[in-house]
Amino acid sequence: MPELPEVETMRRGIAGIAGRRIAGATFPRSRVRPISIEPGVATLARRLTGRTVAGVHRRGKRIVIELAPGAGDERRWLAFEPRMTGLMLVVDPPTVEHVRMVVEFAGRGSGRLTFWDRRGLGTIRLFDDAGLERACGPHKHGPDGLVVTGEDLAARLGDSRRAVKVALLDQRAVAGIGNIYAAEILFRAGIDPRSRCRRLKQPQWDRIAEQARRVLADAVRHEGSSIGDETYRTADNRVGRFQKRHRVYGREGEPCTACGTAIVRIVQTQRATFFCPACQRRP
DNA sequence: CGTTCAACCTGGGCGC
DNA sequence: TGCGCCCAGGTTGAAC
Repeated sequence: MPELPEVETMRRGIAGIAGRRIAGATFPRSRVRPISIEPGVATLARRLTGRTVAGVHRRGKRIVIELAPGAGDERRWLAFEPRMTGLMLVVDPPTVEHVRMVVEFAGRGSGRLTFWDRRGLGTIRLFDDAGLERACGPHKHGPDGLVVTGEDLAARLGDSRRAVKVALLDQRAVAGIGNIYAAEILFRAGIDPRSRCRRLKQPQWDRIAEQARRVLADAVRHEGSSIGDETYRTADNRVGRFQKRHRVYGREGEPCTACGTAIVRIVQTQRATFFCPACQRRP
């Protein structure tokens, strides 16, 4: 579920762990499902214990916790990738089931951080500097969606034969956009999701980038999109509000808020795409 | 190379 | 009620 706005909201919600020392880590339901944890749980717990959190970052759709250098040991990065159903929580999780990892903090007002993941597709990995770059450096991630420019998009996608909606999901082109926001961005840019990238000109890339920055920032301001039960929640387990502002996503058959035409749902590379056939045009 | 597709999972909703 | 099927915010690697 979580795309850039949801992950950024989670990041802000757990940012208070900066400066805390890790007392220990447990993995209550990690082995039930093939959630990817690297290195193994025993090694990970050992390497985390005693470390201090130096910062809480986001790379695309990942939360990356920076761990200060230990005694004779280098800086490390603990990366959580929520994929479809992962949540980072500072309060009690929705169920005790599906709790993949709990990080306990030492000292007064200690608290804990819980990674809860119903479907178990998420990943938890500990990196050194080089490992982090390999996993989510510039080779894997394009510019962040909050700051992407039309020049960035044209340079990365201008020659592609792919449909523009499919291309916006490519994290190497732009980091952080997923299925909801790709649809919402293209609606606001007035561009048909089926348009081939190579047919788009600079003004269109500029419009897409401008709406990407705006929509994603708006969604962060509204703490992301929560659709249905046991889905995305903030770190203190509240629902987001941006779903109320969706113009096309999940609105098949409902009237376009701009022109009244029924919103259409199609499938592109196995994933649903929603758009207004009247407001969104091919170049 | 670009692109598609199945796979990884749980669980809600729907038709029969 | 129960069963089978479809669907879901993501990513990966194998197969065209």
